[in-house]
Amino acid sequence: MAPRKDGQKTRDRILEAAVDLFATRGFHKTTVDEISKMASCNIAAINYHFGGKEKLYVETWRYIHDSCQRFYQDIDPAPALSPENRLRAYILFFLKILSNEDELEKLHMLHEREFLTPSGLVDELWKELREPLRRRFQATLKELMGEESDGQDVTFCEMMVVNMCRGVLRHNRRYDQHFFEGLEFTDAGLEDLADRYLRFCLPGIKTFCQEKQGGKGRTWSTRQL
Amino acid sequence: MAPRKDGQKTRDRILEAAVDLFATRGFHKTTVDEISKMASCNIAAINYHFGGKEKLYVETWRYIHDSCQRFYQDIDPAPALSPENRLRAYILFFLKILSNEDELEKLHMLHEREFLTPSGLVDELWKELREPLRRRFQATLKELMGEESDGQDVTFCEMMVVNMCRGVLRHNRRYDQHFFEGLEFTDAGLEDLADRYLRFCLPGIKTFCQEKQGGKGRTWSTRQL
DNA sequence: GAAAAAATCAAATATGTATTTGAACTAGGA
DNA sequence: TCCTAGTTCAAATACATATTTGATTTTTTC
Repeated sequence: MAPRKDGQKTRDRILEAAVDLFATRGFHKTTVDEISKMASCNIAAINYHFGGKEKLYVETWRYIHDSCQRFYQDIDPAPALSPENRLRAYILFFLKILSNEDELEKLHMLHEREFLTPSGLVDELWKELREPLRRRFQATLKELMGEESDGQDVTFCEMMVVNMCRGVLRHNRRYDQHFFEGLEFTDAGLEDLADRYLRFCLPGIKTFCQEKQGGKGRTWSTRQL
Repeated sequence: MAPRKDGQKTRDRILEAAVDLFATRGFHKTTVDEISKMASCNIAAINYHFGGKEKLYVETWRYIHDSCQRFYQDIDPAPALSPENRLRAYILFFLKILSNEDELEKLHMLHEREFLTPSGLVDELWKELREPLRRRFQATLKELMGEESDGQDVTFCEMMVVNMCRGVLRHNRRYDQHFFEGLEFTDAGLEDLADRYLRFCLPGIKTFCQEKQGGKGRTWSTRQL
């Protein structure tokens, strides 16, 4: 006898609710009761389908991971673009991830929480999702910085750009409102914001460029008074 | 009759333990039982001295706030320094905050958690601690960018620098290890790291400088293919 | 050194929340 | 139609953990 179909539906409703609540409240602050209410089902259904809160959490990650995959695959700026413009495309993508698209934002909220309170259950999943994009992004940076550029420098710049963008998530979710209260993101729009980001980070990246500058490529000597 | 003196000691031991555990595990994942064990006292002592877990949390903030105040006041680069070097001094301070000094790191761990899961109980405290430093940092940026520079641009650059530095906390606490695995911080030391940071962000800041560039100060036109 | 106040403690209680149970219901297949 | 496995449900249970209690110990002051 084939399995009934209605089970899958509540299973999905539970996952949707779980993504939402785990992302906004965190694992510990979310109760299975809340999840069941939001999914309009009985508490027992959660244990029936997933076998417990922790297992639901892992499934939640797998679920959002799968539904976000296409976004990560789609971003691939035309190779014809200059590396500067490809960098811009990546920045725009990061900004969109962190402030726009609903699913993606939740994925990254979950990820921020994992950073702060690692469960250790989802490391592989995250790496798997992120690694291909990372490789492509690094390749663009390398092109920008010259083929002989140091791997450490590339990773350093990668980290700088990613961390710059991560701040947007904070701001967008109003956690930084009292801190950066003078700044408005919404009006300018993400395209303009990406320009600002590019404008800010591109010159810095260029200072690590090996082909244009001899020696250590240092433009400002900063240690002496 | 004067109050006994031993009470203050256990009170302090409890606060020390609470700072540690709240910072590393978060509010919900920390149990009062753990705190009492770490402070070598009875659970009841916590309620006796603080009146509950939540109130202890607020007191914890007040406690670490007070003990960190001197660090925030001490950082004030000599006005004789060039603005570039004062910027560097601030960056170095941020990096130290986020990776070195024990108390400061914990303060910022608590703060990161507040961003992600705001309790709303400590906003004022945080602002009070941070605001004077922020003002001085912004003044330095403004000097670097020219007196007529736009306030939004200054805040934008402030945000970029602060977010760049925040990443160090992540890396230092091994949350980003799998992500930025090629990068080594320890060997170079924080002084060298500050140089790298300065090298990365200074050129970007300069592009927002109003006195040297007319119009919108845009160096790269990035929108067209 | 005795009384009073303060602080500590082990155990009991209260509470919130995850999980299990067993009965009731529902969708497919004979 | 009736059977069966899959699914849902309300209620019961189990468990972790915050808080209270009342007795006990320690410190301070006279």
